[in-house]
Amino acid sequence: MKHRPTIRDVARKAGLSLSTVSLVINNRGHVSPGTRESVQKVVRELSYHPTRSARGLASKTSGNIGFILSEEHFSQAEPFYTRIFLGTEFEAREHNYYILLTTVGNQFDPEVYVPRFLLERNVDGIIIAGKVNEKLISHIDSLGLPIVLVDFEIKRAHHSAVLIDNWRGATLAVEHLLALGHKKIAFVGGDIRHPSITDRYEAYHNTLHMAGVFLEESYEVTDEEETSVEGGTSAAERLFASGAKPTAIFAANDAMAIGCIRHLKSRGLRIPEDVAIVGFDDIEISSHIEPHITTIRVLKEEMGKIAVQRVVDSINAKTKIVVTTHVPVELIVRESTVALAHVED
Amino acid sequence: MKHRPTIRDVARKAGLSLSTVSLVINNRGHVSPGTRESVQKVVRELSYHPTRSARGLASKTSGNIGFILSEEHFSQAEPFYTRIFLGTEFEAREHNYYILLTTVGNQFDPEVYVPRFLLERNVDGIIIAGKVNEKLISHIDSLGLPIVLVDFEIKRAHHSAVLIDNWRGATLAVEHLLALGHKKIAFVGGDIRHPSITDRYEAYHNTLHMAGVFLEESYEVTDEEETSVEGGTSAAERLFASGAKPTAIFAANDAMAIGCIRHLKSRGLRIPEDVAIVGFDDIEISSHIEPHITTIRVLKEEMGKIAVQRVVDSINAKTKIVVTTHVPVELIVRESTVALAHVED
DNA sequence: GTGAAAGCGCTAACAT
DNA sequence: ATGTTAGCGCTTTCAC
Repeated sequence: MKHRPTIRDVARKAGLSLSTVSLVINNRGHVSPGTRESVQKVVRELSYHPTRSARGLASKTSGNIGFILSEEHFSQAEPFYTRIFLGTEFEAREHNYYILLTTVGNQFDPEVYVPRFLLERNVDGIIIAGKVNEKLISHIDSLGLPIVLVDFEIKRAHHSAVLIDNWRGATLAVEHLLALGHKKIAFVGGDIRHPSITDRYEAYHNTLHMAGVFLEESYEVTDEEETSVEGGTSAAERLFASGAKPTAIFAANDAMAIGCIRHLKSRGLRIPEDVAIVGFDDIEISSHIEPHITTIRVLKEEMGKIAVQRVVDSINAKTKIVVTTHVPVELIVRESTVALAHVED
Repeated sequence: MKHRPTIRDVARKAGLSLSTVSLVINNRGHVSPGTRESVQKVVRELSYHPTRSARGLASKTSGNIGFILSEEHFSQAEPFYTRIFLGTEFEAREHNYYILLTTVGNQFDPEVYVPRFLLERNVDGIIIAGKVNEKLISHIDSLGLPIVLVDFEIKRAHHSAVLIDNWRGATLAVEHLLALGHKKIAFVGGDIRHPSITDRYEAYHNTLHMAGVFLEESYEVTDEEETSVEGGTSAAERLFASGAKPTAIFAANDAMAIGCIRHLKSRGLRIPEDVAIVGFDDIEISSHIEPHITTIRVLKEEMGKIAVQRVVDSINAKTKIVVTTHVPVELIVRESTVALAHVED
């Protein structure tokens, strides 16, 4: 293991100064083509590569992007945010960044705990996926780091965000059910403070009203703790216990849809004949479960990619512009929905 | 955004030298308890935190662990290796490391492409998941970096490895089928050069022989290109085309098992009544698909965790010890296997 | 047990 | 367009 060449070695061998070599390597400044060439030649000959730490120390950049996820989302290894994360990994490489992942609890107190990469000045920008404590966001903001939110937004503060077109997705879902003749369409949701869930719920409501359908409150379950499979099971149970007789259910996400299916099956109800179900997210399992779930496809990897592009843009930009991107959604019709057999109004 | 305190500020305020402060921070050397205390007090008061780049430059460490995955595994976002990766992320945080992910193609030529974190001296150790080009491994080895292989091993070279107990897993699977009365147990696999697949195949073979069951070659499909769902479909097709009449199939992994199920269904065969199926890996979908698949559970997150522990041990160790860990497996009986109805020998 | 001094390898003004 | 000069903030001998 002999000594790795340093920029010094390159400069010496090329008969130039350190700064000129640095300029060439970083593709900056006005260097004459000839000089550039000869530096590149020496770089190749010595197979020189700059050391990240040294660059970092001198330039106060790390070459890393921090990815922050709530503990719950991570420990559940939830397929939704995992996909977004993998999307960022993919795109980061294109921009010569690495992603540093960390999780945070619901509480945030800078006195108690701050993500290590923030303390160590080890990231140049931050991507936050899903709902996190707003104090954390403003803390990062005060550090002067570019922030991009994914599947989350804050009304008051202005931050770049990559969002799902939840309104359109939910509208598509409900219109699909309406078109199949359903009227008694229940909504099943939870974690209603999450902007995505709120939007889905409101669009559901709005679409029904626009179609002249007005249902009792018992057709809406919005207060589940978690938008998980268990939450879905529990919500479906309460739905029927409340006396509602839906012919279709729009679930806030696929996990809850799966929970609903589980409960309905246990009740002896057939899907979609007795109750049709539409989910949201199009997580992988949805196309494997029985019946395959009709859902709204969300381009999760794509969201991660866009987030990286935004944060890289912000890092390179001098002025901080806020960009909000709504990623399109698509209705995927599978087996869990079918036309209403007989109108039973 | 005022100036962040440096180690200099701490030293000054504590009335000590830089080196003493450094020793305290790194919990090294013989520092008197009193001195230690007072440094820690000042550190707290200034809320000082060392900068990663500066440490890196001075100490030639990065605080990162590289995770290398083959492109195929990553782009398929294969749930198996993704889980292992998430396991490493989890454990890395415990040890104050970050994981840097990269993918590599099947070919490796150091002249053409070397993972960037290697060139930039941006990792202190490497975890390699799944099969990769051996030249890459020896290249990393020549860099003097600790290596831990996960779900892969090289007979010749000695490297620490975290392996699945494939032999035991496959034995459990086949014994389960034998116990249910099956004798015509087919094997469906691919990518047979992968040590894990080889082991599973050999254990299958061995278990049958030990039980006095000898089948024609047509009961074995080992030459599929990929151990994917598609590979499974294709393998099942060829299995039946070859004239084999299995009452049970042991698939090299769950993905292939799913492919088999798909093909058998399309043939009008019922599972498990007509053909029983056992998979391997216990990926998430396996418990959602119809029928829920009987499989061998592999602790994927656990494998990632152990890999991080090993690599961290290696980083801290002066002498390089090679440790091979076989992670235990477990038979998970679900719906895809059932006792053979009538013996049809 | 503590301090002084010398870098680690690079970038970034500022000159020229 | 290229060179000179300072560091960036930390660790690490080596004295004392």
